Amino acid sequence: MCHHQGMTDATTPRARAREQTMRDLVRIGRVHLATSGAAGLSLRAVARDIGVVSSAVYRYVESRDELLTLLVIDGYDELGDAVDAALASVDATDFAGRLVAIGRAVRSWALSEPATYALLFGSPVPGYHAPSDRTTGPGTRVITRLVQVWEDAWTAGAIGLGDGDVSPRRLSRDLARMRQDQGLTVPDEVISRGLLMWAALFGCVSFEVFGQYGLDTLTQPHDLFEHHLRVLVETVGLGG
Amino acid sequence: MCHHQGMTDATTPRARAREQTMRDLVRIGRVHLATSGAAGLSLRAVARDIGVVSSAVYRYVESRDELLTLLVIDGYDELGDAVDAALASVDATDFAGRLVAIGRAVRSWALSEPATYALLFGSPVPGYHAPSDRTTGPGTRVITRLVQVWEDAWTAGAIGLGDGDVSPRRLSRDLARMRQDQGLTVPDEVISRGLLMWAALFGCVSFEVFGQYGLDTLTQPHDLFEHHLRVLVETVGLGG
DNA sequence: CGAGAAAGGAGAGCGGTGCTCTCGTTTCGT
DNA sequence: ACGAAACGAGAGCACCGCTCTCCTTTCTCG
Repeated sequence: MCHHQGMTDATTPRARAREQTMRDLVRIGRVHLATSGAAGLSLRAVARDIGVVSSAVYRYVESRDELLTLLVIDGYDELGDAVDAALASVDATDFAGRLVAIGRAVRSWALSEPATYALLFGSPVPGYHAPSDRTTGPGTRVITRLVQVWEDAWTAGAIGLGDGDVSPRRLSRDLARMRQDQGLTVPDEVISRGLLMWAALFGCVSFEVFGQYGLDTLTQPHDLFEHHLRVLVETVGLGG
Repeated sequence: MCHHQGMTDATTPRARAREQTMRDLVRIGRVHLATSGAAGLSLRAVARDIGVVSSAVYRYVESRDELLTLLVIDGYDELGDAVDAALASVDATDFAGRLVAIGRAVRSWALSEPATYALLFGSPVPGYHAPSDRTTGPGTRVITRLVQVWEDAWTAGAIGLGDGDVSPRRLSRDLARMRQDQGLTVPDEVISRGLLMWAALFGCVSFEVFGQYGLDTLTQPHDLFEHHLRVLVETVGLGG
């Protein structure tokens, strides 16, 4: 349920109680998030559920926004864990298979936790700004995995795309900086198409989770997603 | 600003005042939507801005949710108008150009109206269900235009994709039903890849509007979007 | 034209929210 | 053992959506 909470061993009973309360906060917070959404997440209601008066939770959490931050971090970590778990059972040289595994993991986690997915990838909560020093780490786990597959596939010579630059030069400069920051060797076209696959993957998942497809028109969204995954894997130059 | 309000000619002063108040509601509502987001949209604050006490707005709008519905319809129509305006200046036989025009129109409208875009394509507002009889019409204008391009391009023989069915058969059945409902002749692969392009387009736009790309990593998001558009046009079999 | 009906606005009020402050009580560190 | 820190409870503030009542304005129709 809760992930990477940074369990410090409980020296004193009070410290142990505090950690338990923090865990309860995130746990009940997720329940309310699923019920009422990020906007309707009520600190008072969460307090009631953990059997404490509303003002008491401010001993643990600075504000409602910080509770949101805890839920964001917890969600990113759970998604990252799901992706890593799916990757564990795929042959490292099966690059297309690794991409497909990532895509399936993202989709199935999103469908099982739509409220948390909406918190992470839906409309930004108005007035709330996630503290990047705490969220970018867990928030970049998925794209990190995707990038690693492209890099591995490229160095293995498995990507059927040219190694030329991309136009215009402005874009090529942006991509070059990303390549340098991440220590990559993949060419422009792979980075660019990789970013497209990334955005498209979450576009497909968002459409499904947020109900943008007409609900009646699609009886088997899973099949459509699998087809889309195959096409997306092709677009990064990995024949599915 | 406001679109397709169903202007009935004002017979009586009272009726005219009512229409003016309705327009003000949507207008001020959009301002507050941009400021506070869909969740923070306060009926009381809107009432204050139009110079009326909070209970008075219930003479015009059944609930806060109905005000949201008005904003949803207004937003869909504005987006649809933007797309149609962009299409007006494109040669009808330039199928790739029509797709690119639609994509650019969606992106630039979304960037200019991020709050309304978030209302339409972001996380669903918890507890709010758009009345489909009023929103599906304006809500399907973009996909309708996209579908029309694919159909036109297919009948003109401009799409370089096979006309075979898609696997598995469950998916093929879903696609066949869509083809029949919409009166289309395009084959499975075109419908499927078309839906992918649709979802991917909004995935790219959402990533940009919602700030999922690292803000510092991309200095020229426009260039990346143009590249993505070219690739997406290719994936539906229309050489860019 | 004038009376009854309909519509609109103002205000009080209900229960809910996030958040702050104060006041005892409990627990910890020394 | 004692001062300090942590904690829970409660009252209170300003805001929210929404309802109800009361009164004025406007329309409709005989």
